[in-house]
Amino acid sequence: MTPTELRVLDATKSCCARWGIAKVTIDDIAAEAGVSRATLYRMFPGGKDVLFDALRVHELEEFFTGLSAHIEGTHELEELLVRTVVYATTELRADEHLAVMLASEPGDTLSNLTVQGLPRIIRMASLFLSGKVEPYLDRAHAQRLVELLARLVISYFLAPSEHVDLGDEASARAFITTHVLPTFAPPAVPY
Amino acid sequence: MTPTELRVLDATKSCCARWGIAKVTIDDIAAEAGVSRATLYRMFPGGKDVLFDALRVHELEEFFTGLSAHIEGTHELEELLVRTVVYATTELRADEHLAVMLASEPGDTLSNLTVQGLPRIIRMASLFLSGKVEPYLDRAHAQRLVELLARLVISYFLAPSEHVDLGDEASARAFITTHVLPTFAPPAVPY
DNA sequence: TGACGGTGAGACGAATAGTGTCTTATCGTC
DNA sequence: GACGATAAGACACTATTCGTCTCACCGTCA
Repeated sequence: MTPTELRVLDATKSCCARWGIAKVTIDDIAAEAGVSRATLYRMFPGGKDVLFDALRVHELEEFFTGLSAHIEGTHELEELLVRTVVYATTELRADEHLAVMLASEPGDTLSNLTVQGLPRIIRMASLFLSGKVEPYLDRAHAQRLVELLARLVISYFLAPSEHVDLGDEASARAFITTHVLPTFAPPAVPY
Repeated sequence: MTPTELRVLDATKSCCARWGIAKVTIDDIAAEAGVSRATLYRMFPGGKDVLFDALRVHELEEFFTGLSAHIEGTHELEELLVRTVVYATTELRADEHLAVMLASEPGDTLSNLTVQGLPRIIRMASLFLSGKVEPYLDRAHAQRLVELLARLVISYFLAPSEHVDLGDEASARAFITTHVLPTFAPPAVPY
């Protein structure tokens, strides 16, 4: 990821926030990034689609990198899961860009969080988190658990519940110990 | 001003706020207003330019109507001027639409407040306010005073001063009694 | 020095979107 | 039933955007 590529992705993000996906043009982004159109096409051959895809991947990577750092040094499965969902929920709620997009283009944005985008999100979550969970569960269960958490976090973010607030540590802990951990029958200690 | 015309102007305003003047299309506005393109062209023949012009005129009218109501029943020139500049400054600062436009398209927006638009603003101010000032000054002086106030309010709005805050009554009063009223040598009582 | 990769500027044709005008059909009102 | 106002959308025209291309420029490194 060269500095120029980063500038382009940043420009893409802020142009989207200002005008919405439907109204941005490649020229807008190139101008915002202070880069020529030729350079942009050279970096992201395929135009808007590829560019937006790259942006989504990049944001997911950033997100999970932050998450990884945040759960560093956790030595208990419950604690790991609680921190994960609280962090993820908090970050989602604090993401201004996401909020703007949800407000101005709910269709596309929701699609990227559900039908279209969820598989990718789960893949990325698996990639970043399965390793953290595997000290406590075998690989197959670890991946299922990570997938389940990803689905739950997104669902509760998109449609908050009266009963559960995954942004709140106590609530998240209660939810996880009641509805998540038991079904994965974790051994009492890491193996 | 029919209800449909009002809907169209409202739609124009909110589309502008969302996408900026450069990105809105006639179709966007028609869709937002729930009106067909044909209707829109019938009401505002000339397209975008005419439409935006009509919007500006309409907003100015609303503004000065509010201002007129706000200074109703004032029986002293100083009081009249103070209320006027404070109200005008407050409204300008509170105008979200204006703030968005200033942020996203400073060029066009500034032009509408200065080189392009100021003459119109002064004309409207004259139309609405000269009558209010004429009990205290002859017509020629009344118009000059209104023009001066309009210029000052806009200037201090666009580029706030450390020394004067026309949104603050005390500061506005001090400014007016010191720098405005004396040069118009008003008679002590209405004539 | 000269080759080289990365870049900006901008030309180009094709595709797409937006404009402004029209016609037609459908309303509700008188 | 005539009327005015409107929605829907066809139409030709224009402007914008796209994706690709070439060319000149600028550092870097051999």
